Amino acid sequence: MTVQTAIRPACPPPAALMGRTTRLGSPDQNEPLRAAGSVTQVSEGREIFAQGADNDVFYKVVSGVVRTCKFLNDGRRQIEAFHVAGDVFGFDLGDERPMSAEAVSDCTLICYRRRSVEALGQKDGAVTRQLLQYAMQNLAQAQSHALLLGRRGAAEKVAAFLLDWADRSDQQNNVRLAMTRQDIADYLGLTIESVSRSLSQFERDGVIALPNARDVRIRSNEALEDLAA
Amino acid sequence: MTVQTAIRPACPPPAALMGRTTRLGSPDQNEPLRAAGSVTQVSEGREIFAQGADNDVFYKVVSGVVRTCKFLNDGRRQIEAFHVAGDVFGFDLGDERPMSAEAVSDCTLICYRRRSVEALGQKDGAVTRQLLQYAMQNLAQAQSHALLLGRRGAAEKVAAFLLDWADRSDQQNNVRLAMTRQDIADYLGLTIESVSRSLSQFERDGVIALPNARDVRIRSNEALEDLAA
DNA sequence: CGCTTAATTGATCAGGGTCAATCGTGGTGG
DNA sequence: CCACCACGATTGACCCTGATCAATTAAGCG
Repeated sequence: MTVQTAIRPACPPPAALMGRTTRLGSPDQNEPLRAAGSVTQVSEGREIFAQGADNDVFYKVVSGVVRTCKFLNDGRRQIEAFHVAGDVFGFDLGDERPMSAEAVSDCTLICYRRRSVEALGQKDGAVTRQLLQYAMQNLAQAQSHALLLGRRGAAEKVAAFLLDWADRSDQQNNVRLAMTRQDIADYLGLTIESVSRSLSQFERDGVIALPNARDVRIRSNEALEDLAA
Repeated sequence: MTVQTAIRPACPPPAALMGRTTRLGSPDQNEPLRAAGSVTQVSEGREIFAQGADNDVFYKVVSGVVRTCKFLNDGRRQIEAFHVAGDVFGFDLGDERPMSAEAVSDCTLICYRRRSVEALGQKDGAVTRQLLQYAMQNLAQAQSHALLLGRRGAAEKVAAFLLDWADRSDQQNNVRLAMTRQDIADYLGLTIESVSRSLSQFERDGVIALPNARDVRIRSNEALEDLAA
């Protein structure tokens, strides 16, 4: 693992950043994993772990964006997911990493040793329930991703991607894209050219504005939702 | 998985997913959920639950094959997964079903009330760990499905599909397909015609034999793996 | 033995990929 | 300070894979 494990201070508590639903899990204040992790900084573009590597830790994002991806023999890349603050990633079955993870932007992460957490889970049921919660969030995300990849045209994919990202953004219609066109393409199963063309088309149609390559202003949420079909 | 494998003691979960570890889960013999479920029969083609319906139970497959799928407004269908003996499905977050489930063949299922199982999990940590295990198996499956959908050509998809099913089959190179071409197409994000053409091509190339539409004999596993890239 | 539905095969079309040229922007060093 | 460079993004021209449309064959089943 090529991560520069940095400081381990008294921990800036990542309390504010715990995901969405908490049906099966427990509320933030007694986040069951709180004690077990160590904080790590990873700078943009750095690999967090590699496909095939030893699968002994997992992570939670405090800030920044992480991509998890798989590679085929010939180098083709499929990005499985982008992970933002509150998401857990790298939590997989098996002894080997089924995919790799890289920092899309500078990131602050909390790193958990799998064995420690499992041991903890033996004593405290809330830990396991929390893990289950995370696993199921990832599952739901993976499933809607599959829907996106399977049966949608290029424009639909890009529109859906923008809407998805707008949801996660503070300002619902001023989306800042942390990732490159190549990342978007590899997430959507397209080429950079197709992504670019779709975006340009949306702009020509007045659905969005592109002040620069990394920022998207959504002019008509409605139109975008129609495009996402 | 042959369609009516009524007999199949201890229902071993699919090798591809269970493969290595059982680190978080517990072995079958002390299956923690055993007591909590009720047995159900569903005949071929019947709906098990519908997208949008109330999400209060989940299922485990004893025998037969189940498909879970999502529909878009315009009727396009994406099959998320096929579930065979040992798989758990319908175990999702939220109050509404994010997808529907139907019996691909006559099925025997065990039905679990979600609330009961959660209550059980409060007392018995092994139950939650088992659920986590199932969620993560589904996650792994969804992720490799996304890889398949995103960055592979038609022939690659079909080849990978066959190999996947050969894995789950008793006789590794006499695969009986429980599902129609339409099902395969909707799983792979293709049309029936493309699926059919790929299969015919494989047969012409001597990679497989097609004694009838539902049976595939794999002549060269190696060649098929090459095709799956 | 027809009737119905699934599957195969063929001909054509179009969406998105590929290849290539250009633009834009941000960083670096003269 | 700005000229230059490097890299990402955009745009255009063309091509190819897989979708679409249509006809035929095969397989169940009453």
